[in-house]
Amino acid sequence: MPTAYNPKEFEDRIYKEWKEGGCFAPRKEGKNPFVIVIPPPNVTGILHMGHGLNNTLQDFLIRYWRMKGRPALWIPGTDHAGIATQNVVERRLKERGQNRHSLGREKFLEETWKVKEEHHGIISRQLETIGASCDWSRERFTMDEGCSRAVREVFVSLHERGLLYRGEYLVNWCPSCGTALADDEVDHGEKKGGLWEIDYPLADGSGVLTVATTRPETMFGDTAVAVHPSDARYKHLIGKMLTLPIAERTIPVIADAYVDREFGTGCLKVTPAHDTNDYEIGRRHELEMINVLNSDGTMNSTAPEFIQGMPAKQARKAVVEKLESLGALKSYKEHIHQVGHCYRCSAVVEPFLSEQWFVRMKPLAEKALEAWREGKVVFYPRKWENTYSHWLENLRDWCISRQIWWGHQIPAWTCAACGKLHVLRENPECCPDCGGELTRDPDVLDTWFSSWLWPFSTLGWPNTTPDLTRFYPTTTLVTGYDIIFFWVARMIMAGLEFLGQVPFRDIYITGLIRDKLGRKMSKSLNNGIDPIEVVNTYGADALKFTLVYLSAQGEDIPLDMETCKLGSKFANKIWNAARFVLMNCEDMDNLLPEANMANSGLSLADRWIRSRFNTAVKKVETAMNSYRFDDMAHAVYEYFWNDYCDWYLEAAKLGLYGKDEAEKRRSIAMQLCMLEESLKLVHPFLPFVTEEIWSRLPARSQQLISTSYPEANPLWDDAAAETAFSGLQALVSAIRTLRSEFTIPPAQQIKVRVEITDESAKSLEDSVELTAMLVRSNDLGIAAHGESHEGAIAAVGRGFTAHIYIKDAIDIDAAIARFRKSVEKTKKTIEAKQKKLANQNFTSRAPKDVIDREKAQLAELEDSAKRSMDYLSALERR
RNA sequence: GGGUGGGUAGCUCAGUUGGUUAGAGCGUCGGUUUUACACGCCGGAUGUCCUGGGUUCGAGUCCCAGCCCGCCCA
Repeated sequence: MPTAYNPKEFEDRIYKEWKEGGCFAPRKEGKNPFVIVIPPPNVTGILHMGHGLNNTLQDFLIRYWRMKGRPALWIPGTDHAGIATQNVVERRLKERGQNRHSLGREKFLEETWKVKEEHHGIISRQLETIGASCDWSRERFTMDEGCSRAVREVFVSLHERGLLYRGEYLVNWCPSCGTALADDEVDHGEKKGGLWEIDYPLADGSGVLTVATTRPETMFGDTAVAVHPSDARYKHLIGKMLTLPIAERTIPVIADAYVDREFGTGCLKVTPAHDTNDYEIGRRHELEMINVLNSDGTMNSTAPEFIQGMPAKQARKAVVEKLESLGALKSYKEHIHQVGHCYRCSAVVEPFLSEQWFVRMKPLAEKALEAWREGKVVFYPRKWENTYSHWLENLRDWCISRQIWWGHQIPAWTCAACGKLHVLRENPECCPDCGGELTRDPDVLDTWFSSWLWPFSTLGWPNTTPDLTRFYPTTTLVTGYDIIFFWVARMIMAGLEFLGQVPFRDIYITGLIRDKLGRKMSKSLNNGIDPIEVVNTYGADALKFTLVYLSAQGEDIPLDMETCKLGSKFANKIWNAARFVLMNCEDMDNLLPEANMANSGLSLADRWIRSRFNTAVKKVETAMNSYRFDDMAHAVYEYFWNDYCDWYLEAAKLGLYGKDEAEKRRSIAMQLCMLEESLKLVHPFLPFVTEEIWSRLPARSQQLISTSYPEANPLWDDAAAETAFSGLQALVSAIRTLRSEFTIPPAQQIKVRVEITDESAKSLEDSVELTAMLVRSNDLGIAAHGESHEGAIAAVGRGFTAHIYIKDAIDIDAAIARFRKSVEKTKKTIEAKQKKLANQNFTSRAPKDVIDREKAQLAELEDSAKRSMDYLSALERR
């Protein structure tokens, strides 16, 4: 076995072996499958740390349950990411001096499919690099044939159920992408802008009304000015007419309680076609809606000639100048306000009046809320349920049409002859009613309209496939909180609506990966770390273990390259522990660890490590029930490093280097047995290194990935061994501390006499040899009663005093000082406990076990304090 | 404005129904190349558990108020 742990030497090879060996497919037999569908990454994207995290957690879950014997299925796949992908292709075309219109729809789509194919390989390979054990034979794409059929079926059937409609509404419009966006695809951010006050003269010449606006250029779409109904300043003007400057059109003064009297002048110009709030006011007052913008964000022909064709921002400047020259501009000041930005391209989003398709959300949302209230879906951590329910209680209809080409084209046709609209499952030749010529709606559907079907479209729906029957509903969803609205809630709606069942029960919401300064990782800050780079530097196991170890529920994870050393160090530790055990096995023939798992002939350390192993298994089991990933990782880390390596393997050296050949063989077999069990325990956390070691174990035919996960074995629980061994640990530590504090060279052998001062420490008598080895003593024994310890320094512990014969070698004054300090500390604790126990309120009200514990602790402390003080005074007398 | 999370060691964070002498990793300091591992081993030091009240025999943990930081939604 190579001396150094080098993940590069085996990770790729092992992944290939697993994949080609069919290890990732769910076993054919068995009930209660464990199923995850991957949150499909953007097919043109690359893997970032967020993917690294959620796929690591999914992989961990899948590997764990697979070993636990459940048929485990993890379905991979990618998302066509409509706007994002189209942007990528259009950027490429631009470099070649082309655009999508010059190419035409068909050619453009051909081009896009090519880009999709190219990129697809990248992200899949990256998932393999980080060791994702998903079933590639079931890989899906949101625009593949099956998913497309699901989309079509859902669209048509929503239409049939009256849950779909088309109409002209104010939507979020991204002028740069040239398409409508859903409400939740708009990011709001603060932006510096201006606040202009403009005089609108009363039509009867009796004065002016000053309005305040952040968008003067939209004034040509004004169809009213609103004031608060009880605003004394303006009450008398309600119902009067105003003349819109420049445009010279008249508009009414209306009263609406939406107006904030404190803001600006208290007069709000109402532009229903360009502001969501104004839109609502317009609807209440049946105002005309005048659109002054083109779809590319420039001023249209409704606007005065001098600004026609200008982008809004430029037009704003021109309008302000014009108003100023007319003397209508009263004031200007800087103003910070909230502006919507496109979540894909960051362009400023315009509220824009256009014809779009919408899904009626209320009925769907009610079902999704009810399912949650009935506990059919559970979020981990629970706090996200507020986000979920709050959104569902307040959501508006979902705008699903997008004015782009890459995506599922809307299956709706209009007849040129009879004008009828047809929404159809199969593409028609001509109008089913009159045989007239049909024109298909050119728009495509929102990408999320295919994503929300993902948990069942990937299983074959709308067909009733064996996979659908066996694996729906899925078990657990692992995703980030940023898409609870976009995706999670909508999947629940779709699952309930079309299959009558929630798509998954458990929803684990991961934290966000941040940099060490707590900032989100982003391209613009260039503070991201690449998961693939982590794999290249430290290995996939290091990445995986580090992420699981740091995944405290509901918390973000600060991460940098350095942090990932944590996992790498652990992998290295496992590697070397295994190397040690396997080196010991080298000269042994026919070592069959199972045969040595009987309960006879075990050493204290053997009994102890088995009990500790059980503890670790139980901790993992318990933590798994509530998705406490960090607890699980901590449990195996502590077990393997602190218990198995630091104590068990060290203790095992006693038998190993002894003269008794049978005992030596027995010890090695036991080490091997515990190594095997430990590898199984650790495998879901560090799959590669454990599999590699496993392959080097004697007489192993099966791969580790296909073995059974350890269960706590009741025969291995051993409270007596745990007590005895922790006594030994205390003794060893006490002696080591003293050695270290008085800088006795490690190589120097010391003489030790252990005085047993309490029955509870009697078991120390049985481990004299082991203790001697662990503290480097060539002369360690149990002190006879009443024996004097001239020339020794004492280490006082629970039930024992260890006398270490190093007095000649040390500074007595330093020893005295050290003892005083520790006695003082003990005394303080004793006082606190005495006070507590003297308090009648405490003794009469606290539960008995608490009082008993306090009493026992006090007795122990008093005992050790007394011994320390006796010893101290002896030391001072010299 | 509404909602929501957090403030514990130098740093990043655990701390599950109130009951230990408050923990881990990293860092730091001292020792150490002992036949698995210097990515190691052994040992040490370090805390106003944000502040102020309250409940309680007992508060890092529960309640109230405040300060600071963050996120989501409008």
